[in-house]
Amino acid sequence: MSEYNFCYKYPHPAVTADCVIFGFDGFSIKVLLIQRGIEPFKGKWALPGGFMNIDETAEECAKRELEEETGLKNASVEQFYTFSDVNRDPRERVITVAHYALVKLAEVKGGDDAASARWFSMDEVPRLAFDHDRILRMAASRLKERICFEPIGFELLPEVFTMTELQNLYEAILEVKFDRRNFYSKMLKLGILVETEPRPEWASRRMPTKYRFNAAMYAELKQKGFRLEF
Amino acid sequence: MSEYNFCYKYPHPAVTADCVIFGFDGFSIKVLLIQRGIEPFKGKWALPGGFMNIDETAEECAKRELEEETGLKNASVEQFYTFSDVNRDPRERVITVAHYALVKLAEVKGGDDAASARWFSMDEVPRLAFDHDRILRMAASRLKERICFEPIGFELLPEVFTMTELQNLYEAILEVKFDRRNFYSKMLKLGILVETEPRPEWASRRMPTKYRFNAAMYAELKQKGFRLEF
DNA sequence: TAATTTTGCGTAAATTTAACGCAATAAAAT
DNA sequence: ATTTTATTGCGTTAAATTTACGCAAAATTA
Repeated sequence: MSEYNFCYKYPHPAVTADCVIFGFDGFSIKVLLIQRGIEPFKGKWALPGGFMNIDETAEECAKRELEEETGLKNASVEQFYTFSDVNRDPRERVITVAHYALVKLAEVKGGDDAASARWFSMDEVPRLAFDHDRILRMAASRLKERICFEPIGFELLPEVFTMTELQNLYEAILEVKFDRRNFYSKMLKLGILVETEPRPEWASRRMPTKYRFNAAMYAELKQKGFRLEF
Repeated sequence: MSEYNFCYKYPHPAVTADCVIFGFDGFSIKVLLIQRGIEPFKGKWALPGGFMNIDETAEECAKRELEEETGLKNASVEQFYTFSDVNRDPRERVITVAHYALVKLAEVKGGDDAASARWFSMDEVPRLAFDHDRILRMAASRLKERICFEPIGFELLPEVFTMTELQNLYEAILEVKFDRRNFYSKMLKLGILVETEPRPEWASRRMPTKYRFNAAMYAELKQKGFRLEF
């Protein structure tokens, strides 16, 4: 008896979910890739992801595969585009629902179909398997759009951070430079930042103020959106 | 011999493409629906759409189904979300790549699996088949977001139109009211409008200036985006 | 015939943005 | 040890933009 036991009247494509996971090390944007442990493209770097089970949503699939292949748990992934070109995959017709997430950098390890997993700076990413180069490019461009209309950073930065670190994050994503003093006042005016402790009188200029996010205000701005013109 | 001839090692979901087609009649936003001619949900209204062929992309499928079911050709559809809830469809596991498009109102007619097709005002839309209510809601919300960052109207308005018609369009989509005089100057400043003919000296106030879009400028703004703050 | 509506064209005040100055001092260079 | 450079906080000012209206001409409606 054949092992091909799932039969349909009409041909069905396979469906996968892939993940573009962004992180930030204080200076530049990183992306999490896995090295494929099986054919096709064995040995090549690729986005984490894999075939959808018949009883899970695309988002559930993305989270499951991400954890299986990299060890990263509870990322809050969001789908951004479905790639359905006919010859994306040499094995069979496969369409993929691509997701992205912003996470704090964490230790990752290969697992399941992934021989290994690690963070890459955006400018050191090698040629990827399948059409994953294209998927990554689109994710980066969506990230740029998003940063202008809702606050990010909460997901990417440590609990406590300086204004300079926040500015570095924005500059890394948007690939531009801002005037430090204007950035400073614009961010404070948004009201999503709170000083971690009152700055002492004697504090030196080289002990920068530390901030954390005001979660309530952050969520509200995320909800209703804003405009960062820069 | 069974008619179930397409067999796989693992279960595969079916994939469909659905279309949310928006139009504008000068006063309010319309959406194009079809009445289902076959089970399930026979007789219910639904979004145009259907199963993807194995050799076409989701976008091609959306366009094909749209033409088959409503007669509308060459709509420039764009995908906006993939719905993958497990029990969306009573027949089998179906995930759908939802698309939307802005078109000039045109005569439509039912065809193929659609008993009939017609335009509905957004506030007279009945309960739809499947999870199409949810899909429609998300499309409307995406349309609202989009209108603030890139010009629309070219797709929705007739060749030649008045400033008041353009304002009605924006007000209908965003569900707000603008000051006529500020809207007027803001739009002119964008540079995407050209007067169809020099306004004669003797023109009365009740013969409003007619505009058309400056295609080149329109495309450029579409490309690089802008911010309509309002 | 009088009141109302629509359209084009302004204008002034309030707000926001953009560009940059300056002092204190830590860190690095000489 | 001394000088130079870099970082941080806290401004200021001019330009640009947004917002809230005013007003008149003419068509429409009452």
